[in-house]
Amino acid sequence: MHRPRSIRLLPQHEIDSCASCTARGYSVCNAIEDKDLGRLAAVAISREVAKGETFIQEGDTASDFFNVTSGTVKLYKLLPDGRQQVTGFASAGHFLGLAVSQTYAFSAEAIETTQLCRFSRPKLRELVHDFPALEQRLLETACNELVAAQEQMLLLGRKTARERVASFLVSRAEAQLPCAIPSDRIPLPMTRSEIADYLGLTIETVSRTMSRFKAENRIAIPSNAEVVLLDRPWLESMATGLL
Amino acid sequence: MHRPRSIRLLPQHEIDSCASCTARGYSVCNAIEDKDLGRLAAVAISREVAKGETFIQEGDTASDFFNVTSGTVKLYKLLPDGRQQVTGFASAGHFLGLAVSQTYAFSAEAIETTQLCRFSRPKLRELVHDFPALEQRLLETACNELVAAQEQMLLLGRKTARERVASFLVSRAEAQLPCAIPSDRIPLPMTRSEIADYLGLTIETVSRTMSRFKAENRIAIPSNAEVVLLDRPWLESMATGLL
DNA sequence: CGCACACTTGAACCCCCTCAACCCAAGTGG
DNA sequence: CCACTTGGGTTGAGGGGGTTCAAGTGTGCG
Repeated sequence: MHRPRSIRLLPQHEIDSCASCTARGYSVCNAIEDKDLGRLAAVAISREVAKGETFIQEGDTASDFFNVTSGTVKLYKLLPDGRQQVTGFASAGHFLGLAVSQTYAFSAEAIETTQLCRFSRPKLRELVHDFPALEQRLLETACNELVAAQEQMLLLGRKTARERVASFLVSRAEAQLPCAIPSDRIPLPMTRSEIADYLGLTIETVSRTMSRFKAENRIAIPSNAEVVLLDRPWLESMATGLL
Repeated sequence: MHRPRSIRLLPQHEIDSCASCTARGYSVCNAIEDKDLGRLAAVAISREVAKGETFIQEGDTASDFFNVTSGTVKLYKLLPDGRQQVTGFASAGHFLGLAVSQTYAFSAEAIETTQLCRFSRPKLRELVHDFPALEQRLLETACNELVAAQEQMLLLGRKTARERVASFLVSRAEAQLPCAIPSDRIPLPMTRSEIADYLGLTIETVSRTMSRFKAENRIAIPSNAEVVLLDRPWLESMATGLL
């Protein structure tokens, strides 16, 4: 006996996943108008990845692009002996996989339960072809990432440990703008080790530096996963190397 | 008395600057077909900048984009106290100024006599609008720069001084592919100080490390502006952290 | 020639890393 | 309920890679 087609249960992404996506407002997808969202939803495949799962492996053939819709992802590169450099953290709205090359140039791992939207390269290429505004948004995204990368190079090449940690805290505070009321209480979903690998330091130095900021009453640490900025102006001065 | 119009001397860029441009082959301009080169030449303004001249200043309003047609420029960021991080060196074919923001996020200085092509932002926007292939090339360029930036973050955050210098030498050797026969004799138009600011080291460390490579017979240094790679495989292993 | 500038080399120091112990909260299972 | 484990974080002591400071060596150019 057949179930009538009209009430067949479709996977959620085939119904309205893009129209109801909470990340659409600040992701590249906002380049596509409401009336065309069906086209987008048709090629986007939603997927949940668990904390700790690596869903992009440096060197693998780059078959897909991803858009983070919730959760947080760390992007990183490895040296053969295991040294790790985190190149960035991506949260809701971030687009991953920008690359011309046939293989991924970095790895990506969810650091908490994360929702992703997956696009196959050929499908996205079609989409870009049909919606030039999308290509423009991708270019914008790439430019912004480039600017952030240059800022991070300055940090890694020329800043002291204290300046690095201060820069990190301030940038985290700025990063959580789009969603809520800008607050000085900022969540840190990543571990100290991941912060260290992002800042080119060791766990111990990150820990010591944060402890010292706390002793100096610049920050409070209500839990390991949260920091409160008590003296934002001072932290900003420290971050820019003025102290 | 009027000079007849037919033999009026036009600035060179109004005649055939783009068609005769030696850098066109490997720059974003190759996205534009020969028949449309007139459009390109009409908005491109050629300009020579002297060694030491800064033609892009971080923080200034971003009015123009540039294409390097010959020579070399260094791209860098500064901290208020003068600490400098060189984010890259751009030679013939490189496109500069990719950014969405209203202001430049970095400075650019010619490190030798350099020829540039200047495009005003509105003019380039027109061009991009009329030639979608150009936007695609710009996106490609941005992606490639992003990959390079991530590689540099790995270097700055996690590599030792020896690994950094070896990485630099190897990447310099790879960078000079498009023009000539790939050689192990590579030119270094930049000073030790600029290399140091690129690698997140001091002049002294760069100098010592190169001297040691020389003493170990991995390289030769015929002049301050040239290096010969004597043991490329070893340098590549060192660069990737295998030694 | 002699000055300027870039580079090299040496010696002492220091910031951050390494190594190691310890703390603490959240399981887990008897 | 408590002993034990496990994973992340903190703190301390000591060491080392790279910096700082300083002097010396080319080398091009007026």
